Amino acid sequence: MSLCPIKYLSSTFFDRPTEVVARNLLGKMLVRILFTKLGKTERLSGIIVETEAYGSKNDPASHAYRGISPRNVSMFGQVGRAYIYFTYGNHYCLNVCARSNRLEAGAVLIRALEPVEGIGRMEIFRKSNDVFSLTSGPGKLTEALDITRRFDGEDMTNPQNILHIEHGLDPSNVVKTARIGISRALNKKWRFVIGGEIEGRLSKYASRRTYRHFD
DNA sequence: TCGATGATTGAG
DNA sequence: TCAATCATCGAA
Repeated sequence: MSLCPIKYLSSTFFDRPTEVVARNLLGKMLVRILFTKLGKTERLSGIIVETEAYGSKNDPASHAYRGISPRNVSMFGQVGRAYIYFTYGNHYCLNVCARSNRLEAGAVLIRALEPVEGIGRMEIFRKSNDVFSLTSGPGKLTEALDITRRFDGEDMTNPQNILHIEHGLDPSNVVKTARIGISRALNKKWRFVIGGEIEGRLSKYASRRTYRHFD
């Protein structure tokens, strides 16, 4: 008889400074449970290879900078829960609420995954067979895993839930840079990416457009 | 109510 | 490099 390993992340994992959580989320597994027509379940999953931290009043680039609103309530709620928003009229972005108890809001944007389970299903959702473009961006991975705002507020620490995070392997090599796609607070190095096989490179599954952005 | 903006993406 | 596309938010 073997002991069942603890797969989920406890909420204390997310109860730390947002940038620390962002760094430590690398290597973890994002899991989406899909229910098929025949009543069966299917797992879509991937290793988190790229994240960004967003704060509140301390961070002009954050959605929470100007306080609470209907869109960003999840950034002010319980840590470990999903904050999902719609942007550019096309895409959903997935975050996990995370902050030390000194801040009033915070979240970690999940920017890219290395696909693991359910790749065939992701290819259908994405209408693409290129494994390197399936989940290599925040808007791509939500499309690949069929994640929309209907999961906003989901408790991602509960492994029973449709959307949750499980333990994985800790990366040996992590690159830290400024965040992508923002115009303010460019001084903060709050983007974290798993390094590639070649020294000085990023994971092949990191967001493409930003492949060369690092210091 | 109105206009500007955006934590993006795919095509050219 | 650029347009698509629309929810959100602050200003009027």
